[in-house]
Amino acid sequence: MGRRSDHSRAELREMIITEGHRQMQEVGFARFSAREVAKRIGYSIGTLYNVFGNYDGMILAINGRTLDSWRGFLDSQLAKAGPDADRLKCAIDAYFEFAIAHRHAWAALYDFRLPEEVPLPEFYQDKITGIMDLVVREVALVLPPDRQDEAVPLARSLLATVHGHCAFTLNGTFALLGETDPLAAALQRVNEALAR
Amino acid sequence: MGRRSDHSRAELREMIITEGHRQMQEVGFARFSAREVAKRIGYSIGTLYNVFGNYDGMILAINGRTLDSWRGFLDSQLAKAGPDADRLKCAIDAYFEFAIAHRHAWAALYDFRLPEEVPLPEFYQDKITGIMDLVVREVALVLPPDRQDEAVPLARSLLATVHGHCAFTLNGTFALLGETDPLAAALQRVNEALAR
DNA sequence: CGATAAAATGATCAGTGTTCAATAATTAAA
DNA sequence: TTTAATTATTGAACACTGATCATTTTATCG
Repeated sequence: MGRRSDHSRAELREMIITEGHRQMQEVGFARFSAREVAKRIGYSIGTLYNVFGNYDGMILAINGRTLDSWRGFLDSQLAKAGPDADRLKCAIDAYFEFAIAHRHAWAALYDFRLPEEVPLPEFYQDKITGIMDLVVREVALVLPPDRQDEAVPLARSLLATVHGHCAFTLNGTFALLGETDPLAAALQRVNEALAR
Repeated sequence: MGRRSDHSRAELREMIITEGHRQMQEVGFARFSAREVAKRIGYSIGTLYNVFGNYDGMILAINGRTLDSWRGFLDSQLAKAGPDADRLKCAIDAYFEFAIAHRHAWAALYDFRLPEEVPLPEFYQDKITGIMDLVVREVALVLPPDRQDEAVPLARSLLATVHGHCAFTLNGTFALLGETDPLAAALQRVNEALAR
């Protein structure tokens, strides 16, 4: 067949990402199947490769969608909290809440890695640095004037700290070790770094 | 065939784990192949399944070997440091050093997950809690007498903190964000929590 | 209506984990 | 020693996977 009037190229791309993202969330990266996605949207496997070039490109697009969704949730929760709330606590809550609610899609962000010699595409880098910028902004808001220069390195480190707690929550390590309130632990570590 | 005089069951098990661990370190979890392991030790694929029951059992045995090796390295580095050194810094250094030197095997510890309803086998749980106990001991050594009750929850949280920094180092997130000394950042977070 | 370009296909290939009847080697019994 | 029972090992077969690309279909345009 050729161009199908029912779907433009952009629409098709969108369909694949949407269904792929759904699949990723349902079965996780290990059981994800491009063929299954193709079947569900009514296209052949070859078409997915025409659109994304290769498997990695498709996964990056799907994981990019997860990043967008995560970023959107963080933004909305911060907006809801307003300027006088404990915004960092709010951000950490949102971080955990999203990861738990979308555990498979969230885990896929880390389960999938490009070959070592292949750099992350710019569009994907931008999504990550975008989330980073958000954290930097919130950290700067909490830091006293004489420590503003710490904002960037501190934000990086606190992101890693929260990530570590979130990862141990989702992969069962904390459950095994008897930790029942990982969110509180993460928040404590963050506040210690800010108080110093 | 039947029992082969050249290898006892235990020796065969050992061969599979050793070669599997080597493979895991060389190509990583995503490209790991049980067939390839079988080929390299000169047994058929079926034999691996006879020994380990299923794929997951084999991976757990291999990852268990990684945990043993990691634990051994931590122990030896702490022993080398002696009682008067900054033992927690030493432990964190060793944590990073091992993960970097064995990035693929280390990553496989987290890339592989059992089905959600399947609990971790006891032998594997013990290896993890063993590492945890080590950290608790070191944390307790640094904590003042009036804070000894914090040792366990703090050790859990600091383990997660270091893990987060280590994960961001190995998956490229820190590089993308411009962090050039993740180890120092992790150490700083840990020291803040201990100083409070 | 052609002719041209674009889009979509799916058989094909090489690989994976998994199963299990068949077979071979060892050991135990007669 | 010969036979029976047990144990270890095999590898073809199955149902999948990502990947390729010659072929076919559709749309567009002169």
